[in-house]
Amino acid sequence: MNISQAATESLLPAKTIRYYEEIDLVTPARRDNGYREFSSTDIQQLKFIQRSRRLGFSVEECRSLLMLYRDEHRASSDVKAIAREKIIDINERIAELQSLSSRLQSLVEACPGDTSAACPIIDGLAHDA
Amino acid sequence: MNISQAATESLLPAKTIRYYEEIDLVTPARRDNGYREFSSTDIQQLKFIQRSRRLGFSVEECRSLLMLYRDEHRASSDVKAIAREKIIDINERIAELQSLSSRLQSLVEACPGDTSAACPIIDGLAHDA
DNA sequence: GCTTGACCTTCCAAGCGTTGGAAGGTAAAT
DNA sequence: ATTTACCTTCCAACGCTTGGAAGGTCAAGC
Repeated sequence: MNISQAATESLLPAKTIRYYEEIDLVTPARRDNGYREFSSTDIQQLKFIQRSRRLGFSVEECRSLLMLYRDEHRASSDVKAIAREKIIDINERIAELQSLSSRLQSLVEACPGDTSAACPIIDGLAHDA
Repeated sequence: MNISQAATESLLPAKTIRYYEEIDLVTPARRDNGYREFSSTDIQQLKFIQRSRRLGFSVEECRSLLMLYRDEHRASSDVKAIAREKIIDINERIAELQSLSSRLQSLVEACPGDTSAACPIIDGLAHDA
């Protein structure tokens, strides 16, 4: 299977697949003409990566997950540990963003939003929020 | 004032200040010896940028805010519009992350987390989450 | 005056994860 | 034989720093 087909099936852009090969996440075979030849195993793994990325894992985390995916003797506790760390990361990020959102919201509510130059948002940014 | 002092006062790393100069966010004067000379206005603007960044605005958004900051004839409605857009961005991002977090949470809860290879997290990533 | 150390300068490169484009080879159909 | 649709590699940009190297400058102590 050529790269464009692999892209279609894995829901990843061809460019991204080439990049994943460059960083040794996947290693499709090559034909005599230099074209990449994707096996069904390659496709499975690309799909695995695509879904992991979509779930918020970094590419390096995907590499770890992929190694566990390939490892028939893995311990599910190892997978669980990675997922739990990621949940913590994500929840921290959510808390940060919620704080930002509410601070901005306060500023916006205080701003007249008219043609005058007086602006609590600018003031808030200028002198210690 | 030299760059390290400016860094201390603005809470920005010197490296970052040099970068902000490179992209024309700030334009400190130069001394005869080539050293940057930061005026109190420069410092004010650096602080402004630092706070805006910390509130989640991109560098380009900071550029817009800075232009409004400098503009005595600004309309507060322009500032408010930028802030409102940013709130929408942030809230969208929060919603995405919350969805990720809860999906991961479900997978983690289903995972035994023991020494066996059977793992619903891996399975979830392998066959359509 | 000379050394030391703390500062300053520029330039180059990495990090993340793509994405774009250019230049060129190959395959399949007309 | 030509078009067209694919494939290849390589180089560079995006946003935002951050690191380091190589080198100039300044102020203090001896």
